[in-house]
Amino acid sequence: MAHVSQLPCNGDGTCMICKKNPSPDDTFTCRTCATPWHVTCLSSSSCPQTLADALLWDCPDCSLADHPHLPLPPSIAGKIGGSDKLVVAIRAIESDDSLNELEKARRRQELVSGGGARLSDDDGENVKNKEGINGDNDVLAILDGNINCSICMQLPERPVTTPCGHNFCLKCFQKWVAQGKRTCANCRNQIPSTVASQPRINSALVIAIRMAKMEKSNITGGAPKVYHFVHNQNRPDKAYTTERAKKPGKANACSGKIFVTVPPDHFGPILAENDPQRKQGVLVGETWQDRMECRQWGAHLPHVAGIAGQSKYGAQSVALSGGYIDDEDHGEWFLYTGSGGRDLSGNKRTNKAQSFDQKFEKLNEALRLSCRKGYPVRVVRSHKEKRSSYAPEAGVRYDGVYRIEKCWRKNGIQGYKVCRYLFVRCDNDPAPWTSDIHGDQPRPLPAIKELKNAIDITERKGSPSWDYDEVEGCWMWKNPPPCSRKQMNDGNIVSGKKRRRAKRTLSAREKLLKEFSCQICRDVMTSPLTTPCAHNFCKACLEGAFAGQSFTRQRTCEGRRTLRAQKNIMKCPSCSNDLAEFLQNPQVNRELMTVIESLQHRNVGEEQSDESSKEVDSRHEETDAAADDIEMSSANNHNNLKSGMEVKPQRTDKFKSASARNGNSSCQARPLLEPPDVEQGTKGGSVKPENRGQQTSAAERKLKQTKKRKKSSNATSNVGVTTRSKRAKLTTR
DNA sequence: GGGCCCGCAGGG
DNA sequence: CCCTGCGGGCCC
Repeated sequence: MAHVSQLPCNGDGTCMICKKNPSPDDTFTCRTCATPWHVTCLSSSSCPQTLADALLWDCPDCSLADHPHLPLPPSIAGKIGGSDKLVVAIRAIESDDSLNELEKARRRQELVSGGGARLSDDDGENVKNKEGINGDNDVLAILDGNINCSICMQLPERPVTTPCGHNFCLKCFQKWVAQGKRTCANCRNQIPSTVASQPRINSALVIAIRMAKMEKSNITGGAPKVYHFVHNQNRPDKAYTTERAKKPGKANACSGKIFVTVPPDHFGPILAENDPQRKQGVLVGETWQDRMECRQWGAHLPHVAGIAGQSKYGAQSVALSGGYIDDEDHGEWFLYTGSGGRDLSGNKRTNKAQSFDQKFEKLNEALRLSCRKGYPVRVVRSHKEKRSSYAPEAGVRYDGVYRIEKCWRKNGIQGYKVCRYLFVRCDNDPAPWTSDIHGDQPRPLPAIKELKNAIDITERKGSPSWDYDEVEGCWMWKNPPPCSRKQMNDGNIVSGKKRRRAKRTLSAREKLLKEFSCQICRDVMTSPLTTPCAHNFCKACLEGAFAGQSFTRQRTCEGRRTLRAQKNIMKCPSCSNDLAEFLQNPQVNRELMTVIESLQHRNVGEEQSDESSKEVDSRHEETDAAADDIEMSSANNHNNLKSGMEVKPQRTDKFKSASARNGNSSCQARPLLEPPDVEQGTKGGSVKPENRGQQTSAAERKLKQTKKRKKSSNATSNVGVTTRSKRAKLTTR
């Protein structure tokens, strides 16, 4: 496949081999791609021998088996080797007009994923089967000759494919277009303006190149994590709540079941252990039909908002959906715009026009906190982002974790101040657009011009929580991730109003785990040690962590705990306090041990009363009363564990404190046995006890709302601007 | 394709 | 309880 010696004339008519400008008489024009080829530079085998041949001549690029973008007839496809089949199959998918982009993505995924992957509907052979690959005819060799960038002639990096079927590196293509050229460098066909201005990465080609590289470097171990499509299994049992929603499908649908077991405020990648269905976690490149589906897999939970986060806790994920024109996407890094600054009156959810300044508050502050802490932020890109080459063709795609290296405010395009964030990728898996088979390495920050005129610049001080470990060769938590402030229920995320219910249904074992788990092994502590910095561990775990006095336990990128070399420093795995002195003679926290043992001996099957299963966070003080408290707790006493341990058992860091505050404020003072359906509207004593068991119907709530609206509209009658909330209420009339 | 409208989740 | 939100389908 020595195609390097077979080159056509370029867009200027210059032969790319001899660099001369041949006259038309000295060229053959391909009947398929219309590219002119210099006769004297064509190999003799490629030259048409007769005049008739010349009229029906196909250039080397378009010769049947070689052309990267023409689907081969099945008869021919079936005759070539295994790796060829991959290329052929991908071509066939790409050129199948009957498939939409999402369907193509699914087919490509099936193609490249192991275990039951199918070549096509009528060919069951798994193309990953290496036995089918002819050694001296491997994929890379084939790809090398076929899909090179038409400009630099190398394997394309971030490949872009023109409608005429020629490939370019994204950068080469952009340079070409920037020179004002609007014809294909290979065949001179017109490049549509949409492609010229908004080229998209050809993800099928990315897969092919990456697989070829893996084949070549003999990397084994199953299918590469290149592109995953979520099968639509386990659709929510009860997805829709309104008649209007049932008709069209998704508008106004309530979101469906969450399939992963991470809490909603989980930071970082979603791991296999939190994916009970597929046991693989959320893979980079995974694509969903829309935000609702993306939500179901936990990558980005809000189904409208672009930022998931809490101002005092941090931001977990963002969506790039083209909602803000200031956004600037460079793939491995991008500039993100904060939320707000828009008038949402009139019952709007979004508004393209900005009408006031953004500030670092709410979700914008959450992002800033993630910046300061160096938390990993999951990033999803949506096809709705039209200006980015890195956006998926269809649906919503998970692109891995990024860190926010800096944030600032600047004057936005629309004339008002916007919050800005520099995101830089730091994932252990390669990005969906790169043919690289490895994840990110730490990279220097890009120079950002707009920083010159920026205000309120925040840069991270101190070490980031998520960072690259040279020893492990991967990104990992260097500081423990913040403890979740939210609850899970049966593996599903429990949100907002359902939270209180979940608290009541925690099993005794779960409570034990929640309150008395070792921060190393995550199981209920045995022989608990409480460090001077008030963190709790199993004695064995902590001592094991410093075996040889030169290691500390850290999380690996997969979330498992492992040992990390630490030059004779013995730091608390939770807060990095020096534990050298403490570890010389560590004493088991006997009080804590008594409590744990007592709780373990309780009948775990016994149905907990609401009060006894109330969050135990509120306990604070002494140890002596612990045993009594357990009894009291069993007797449904409200003050269970209230005067608990001398040292708060584990998770006593600020996140837990926040959690305690949260829990207390939202839950502690609520009446017992309040039916879950009677939510906010029945605050205090407004609902008589005998009515508590009944559901507040939607109609009733609306009536209430209407009454309230009447009140407020009386107070603010004839106000010109109808606010969204007012409008919303008006519509309930 | 753009405007309109809405349920819903979640922050505070 | 109120406000916010880079959705998504329908109608025109």
